[in-house]
Amino acid sequence: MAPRRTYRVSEVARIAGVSVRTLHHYDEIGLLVPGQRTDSGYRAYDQDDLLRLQQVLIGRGQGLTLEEVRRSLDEPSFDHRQALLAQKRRLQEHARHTDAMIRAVDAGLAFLEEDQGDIMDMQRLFDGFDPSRYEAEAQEHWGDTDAFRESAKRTKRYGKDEWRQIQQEQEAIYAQAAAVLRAGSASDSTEAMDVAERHRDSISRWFYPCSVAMHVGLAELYEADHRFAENIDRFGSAGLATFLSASIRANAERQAR
Amino acid sequence: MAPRRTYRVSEVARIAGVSVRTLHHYDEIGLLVPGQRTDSGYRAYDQDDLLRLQQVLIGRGQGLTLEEVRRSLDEPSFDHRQALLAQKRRLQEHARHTDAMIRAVDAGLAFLEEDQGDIMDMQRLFDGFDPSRYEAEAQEHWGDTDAFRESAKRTKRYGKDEWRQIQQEQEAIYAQAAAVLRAGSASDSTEAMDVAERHRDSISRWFYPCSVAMHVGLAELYEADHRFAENIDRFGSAGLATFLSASIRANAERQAR
DNA sequence: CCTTGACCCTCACGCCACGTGAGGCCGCAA
DNA sequence: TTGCGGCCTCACGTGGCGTGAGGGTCAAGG
Repeated sequence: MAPRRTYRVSEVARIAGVSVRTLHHYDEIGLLVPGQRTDSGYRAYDQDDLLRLQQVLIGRGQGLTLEEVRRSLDEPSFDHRQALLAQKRRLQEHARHTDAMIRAVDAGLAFLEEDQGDIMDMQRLFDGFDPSRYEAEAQEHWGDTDAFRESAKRTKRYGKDEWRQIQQEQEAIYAQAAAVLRAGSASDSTEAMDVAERHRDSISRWFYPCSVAMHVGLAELYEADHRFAENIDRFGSAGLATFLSASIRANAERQAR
Repeated sequence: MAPRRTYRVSEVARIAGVSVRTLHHYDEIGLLVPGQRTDSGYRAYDQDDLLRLQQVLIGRGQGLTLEEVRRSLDEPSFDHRQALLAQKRRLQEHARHTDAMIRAVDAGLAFLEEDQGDIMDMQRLFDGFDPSRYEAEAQEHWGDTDAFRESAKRTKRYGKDEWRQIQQEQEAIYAQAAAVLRAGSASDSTEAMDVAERHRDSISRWFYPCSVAMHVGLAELYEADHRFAENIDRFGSAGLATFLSASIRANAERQAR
């Protein structure tokens, strides 16, 4: 086998669109150490190094710290194929995120034209904007995360006002779900799924970034733990918790498509 | 007129998805100074402050420094509507950027499977990845930029190898254009526009992020300055420069749709 | 009226991911 | 052999905050 060609720092920098200093830095901290050095001490990157660099830039682009990126890549179980496939899914999620931002911008435009907005409109100004939602979603895929820690961190800082507001919001959602149920709609009707999505959004805003997968987990919890079920049923008839849980699963399937 | 309601730091922080410390920081550096203070010194943000905060986060999301964001927003000529509309266009551009990254990830997957790649494939690993391309594009829209300064900065660091490679790449593109012209295709044929796009991409990679608008500017330059025209015509028949320029404009219209 | 607890304030130091020289060696073309 | 561009290693600087420390504020409850 002929020895594969190598690349010098400046070449790698140009190809990947980063600075030479950045590559030096990655070398210093052991994140990307070139496979070889020439006799005179020049860094010589091979193709595997370039592939690793791509991974690093992907991770960095997801908002991970370099330390986190290093840990992910150095896990012996790390699978390049899996990582790239996950990245592809994340990029598709990213596209939806972009759509959300477009809606936020539209909200800004509407605000300017109507020259009037109440509190809920203010929230809409920033929907699809919260970076933490996105970052944590990245962590979820790169493993190594405990989403509930985020929740604990946030809720510790909530005051009475917030808790009251949270409760009102939850009750409003349960009431909406009860109305849908009373109207005789199925749990996989658009109305029911929209309620589920509103519920997920509420969780995300107040507690932790709630992916559809985690939402389904919550649904199971609601059904399994009777304390939850009873609390929810209070706002409608018995069976509301079951109905909501079914809606959540239907919504998850809708999102998956 | 009833006095509009105001928001406290923690409220703003939660609504916008940033930390309280961040808001303090923006206050400190004069980027976002709340409209009022209560008697006890509490920050009181009004709705205009929230709208400005949205602008700040948008700018930050585009990779501008806070100083640059401040300058843009404080220009007396700054138009919120225009900025939001520009942002919307940029988000659409962003979506295409995401597509490019997806292709880059595909290149990574291909690399893993074929277990073989030559130099050009290496480049493809990072296409759609270069953050500078995107940042500078943001600057272009937020005004206040000199894209050619970027070019000067880059080219100063090119060595002979690079210049030779650049020249080869340019010549290959001109040759391709000449072939299309000889084949009798129109300047707005798909083939011709693809050559134009390849030309734009080449400029972007070697010199400065070349938006379609700037590309059209280049086309005009090629036609106006006979030194350019003669240099290009060398690779085909007389009129190649004119043909390429027309293709560039056709390509720009295609991209606009 | 006083306490308690969740909020708010202002310093001020720390950290990460590099940017930016300074000072000096390598290699190849003139 | 002398440039000249590129490479190397320190080493300090910077932007955008995070994270306490030390201390006022305000509404609810005892």
